[in-house]
Amino acid sequence: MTGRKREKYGLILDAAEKVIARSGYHGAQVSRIAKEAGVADGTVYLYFKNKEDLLVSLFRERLGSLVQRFHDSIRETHTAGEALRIVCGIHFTMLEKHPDLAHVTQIELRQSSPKLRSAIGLTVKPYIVLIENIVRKGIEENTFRADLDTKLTRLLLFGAMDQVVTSWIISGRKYSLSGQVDKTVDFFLRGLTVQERKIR
Amino acid sequence: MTGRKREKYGLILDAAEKVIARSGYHGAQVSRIAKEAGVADGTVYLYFKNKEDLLVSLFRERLGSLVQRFHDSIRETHTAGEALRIVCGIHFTMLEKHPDLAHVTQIELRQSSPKLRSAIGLTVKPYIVLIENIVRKGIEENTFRADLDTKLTRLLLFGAMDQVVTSWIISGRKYSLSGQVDKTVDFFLRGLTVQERKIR
Amino acid sequence: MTGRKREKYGLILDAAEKVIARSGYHGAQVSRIAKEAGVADGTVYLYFKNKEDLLVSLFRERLGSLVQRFHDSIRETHTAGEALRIVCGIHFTMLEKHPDLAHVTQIELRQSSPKLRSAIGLTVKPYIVLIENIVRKGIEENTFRADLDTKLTRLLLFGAMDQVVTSWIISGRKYSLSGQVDKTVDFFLRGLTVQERKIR
Amino acid sequence: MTGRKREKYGLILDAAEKVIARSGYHGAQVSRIAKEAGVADGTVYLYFKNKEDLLVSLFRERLGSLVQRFHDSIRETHTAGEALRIVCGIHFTMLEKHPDLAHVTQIELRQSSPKLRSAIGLTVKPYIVLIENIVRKGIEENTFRADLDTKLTRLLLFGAMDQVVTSWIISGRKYSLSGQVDKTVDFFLRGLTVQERKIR
DNA sequence: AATGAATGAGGTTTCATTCAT
DNA sequence: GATGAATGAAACCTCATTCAT
Repeated sequence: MTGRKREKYGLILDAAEKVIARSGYHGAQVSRIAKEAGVADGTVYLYFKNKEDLLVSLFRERLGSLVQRFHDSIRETHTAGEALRIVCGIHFTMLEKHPDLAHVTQIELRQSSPKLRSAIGLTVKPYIVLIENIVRKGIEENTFRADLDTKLTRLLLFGAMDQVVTSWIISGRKYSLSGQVDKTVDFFLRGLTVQERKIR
Repeated sequence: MTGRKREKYGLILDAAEKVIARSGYHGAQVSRIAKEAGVADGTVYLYFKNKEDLLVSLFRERLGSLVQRFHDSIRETHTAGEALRIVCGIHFTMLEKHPDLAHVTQIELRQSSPKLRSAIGLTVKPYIVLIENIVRKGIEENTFRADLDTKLTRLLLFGAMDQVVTSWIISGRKYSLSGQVDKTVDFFLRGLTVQERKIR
Repeated sequence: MTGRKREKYGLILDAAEKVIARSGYHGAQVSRIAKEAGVADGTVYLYFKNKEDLLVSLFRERLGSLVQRFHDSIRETHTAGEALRIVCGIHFTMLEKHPDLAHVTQIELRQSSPKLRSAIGLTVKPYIVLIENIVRKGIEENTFRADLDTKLTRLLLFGAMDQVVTSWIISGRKYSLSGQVDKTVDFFLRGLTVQERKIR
Repeated sequence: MTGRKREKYGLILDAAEKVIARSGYHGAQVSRIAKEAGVADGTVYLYFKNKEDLLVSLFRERLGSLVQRFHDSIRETHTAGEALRIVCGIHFTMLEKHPDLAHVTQIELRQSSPKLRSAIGLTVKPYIVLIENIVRKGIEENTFRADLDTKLTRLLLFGAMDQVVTSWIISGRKYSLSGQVDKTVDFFLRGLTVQERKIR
């Protein structure tokens, strides 16, 4: 029974993602999602409290598992720099592999209601905290500058990566997103200016 | 007559900004904007083709002038690093001075329709190109790394700054935004890692 | 302008009464009322806050004016008994003359939501108070029994008349309602039992 | 089996009364009644044709037994006046003892569909006929006026009592309902005006 | 007999836009 | 140019009822 329930729950979420990717946030009517999922309109409301709940759930399911993968992957790593490379790698690679998801999260869901946006913010927060922790670890390791403002830095890192993904989507995905990882992390670590490590 | 026209045109744009700041994007009905401007609903359509055109115009007027200020300010400067500091300074300071505008651009207008979003993108584009030019200039000056991808870098810089402003708004503007300029530019120039200039 | 406004306001109310009388409370969709009134659905919401407001207004307009007529008519009369006869006469005659209104008020609106029912109660209240005042006057005049409970009595009188009208509607209006006035008032004044006035 | 059947039948009726009393007529969804009764939604439809049938049955069960009590109680009495006092006494006392039932019958069920209302009417009819019989008996006994219209009078009596109960419910049951019996019957028998029995 | 997941029709309300004055 | 009354399409959600198990 629960299997069946989960089955339909997933069907509806899949349908929602597909419909939003195809028709945009404003074209994502419940009736269209239901039809795509092959269920009646009312069935949607057996699994979700309302439309907003459906969209929040979609975001949580998809992004939540992504955030989880970050946590799992970091554990084994050693230096903060490597951790950052892994995070950015997962971030770009995952969204490159799932362009529908990427479109939905970067473009469509940003047009949503304040309530949904705030729910999205809560889902993304752990990811941002994860980034902050890496920065903090780098400072402790003495590989990152001690004068970094960790709270500010996490925003700079997240904002930069987020914008790269968004632009990639807007451009029509004409180039490789995962191909930007190294240059991006390089920027994070070394900045813009010509600098060389001190020769002891 | 044209003077008068312009007069009402401006009144309506002012009213739109005020209403959006007060009631959010979704609360910005044409009738409310008209009332705030002291004109009839139909009058709005004498100056703007439709609601979208009104919002695009609002964005162009406001953000366009901001972008112009960037151009004007940079001309005189010398090094790319200084230019970046000036750009980030204007970016943060202007939005700190006009919190209504900041709220509208960072939060409300992001909830808008695809068409409007794309129009916004076009308005912001020159700003992003400006950033790219600074990067390119830095490379030419030999102060920025020659291996920088200028197109990618402009996104990283813009995305980072944009996220800082958005978070500042969401936080309720509890801290100084302009106080983040130095740390932000520092991050752009030097990156995260402990590095020292080569001693020649 | 106001004339026009009032015009449409009245058109919608008339349409509502007609539709409710024809299709019942549950068949009274806004769209049907609008069509009957010859206006667009949205126009209804220019004159009424929502459907409930429309129905409350209908009740107030119709019953309110009826109640007003009671007040106007009573002023001139002398004895409480006569006043009672006038009230009952108006009550029955008016509803007999306007069978649609009678059907709507006695049958359809009683199936309405708690909120509407309570609004209806408030409209009818002055009528019930009017009846109480007549009873009180009768006591003061020494023509009504001094041991009457005025609050209870007003309910007994109103309830009795109300039930007569309702039954007349349910029966399909097969007999004269105004023909019941004398017998009804007689019952109010003399009760059921055989009694004779004291011979002084 | 029949025993069991009856068992669940009763459970569902009890649940319906409880739910209606608690949540009102419009809050009485089939699923809620089923849950309160501890059965599945579909089970309700094994015992009742549809929701309307359930509600009609509820009314018949509850009000029908009340009406039966009237019949049983009257048989032994002698004068019509006494019979009237007994009827009114049972009417008020029973509903005072069962406020949930009173609320359901006076308020909630009146908001119901035309079909249900008509079914309710049929259930109440024998009660009204009972009243008529008392009136007729009074006339035969020569204690009630011979010129009474029995059909009209039964409405006046029932309507008056019904309104008293309804007002008592609406007032929040702040006073004793059974305390109104004597004054009510007094009104029925003697009317409003000061009259004295003929002294022979 | 009992279950309960699934169905799907149906109605109120908003608001950008128009056009007669 | 200016008005603002009128338009009408469009979508979420509820809940009585069914039927496969």
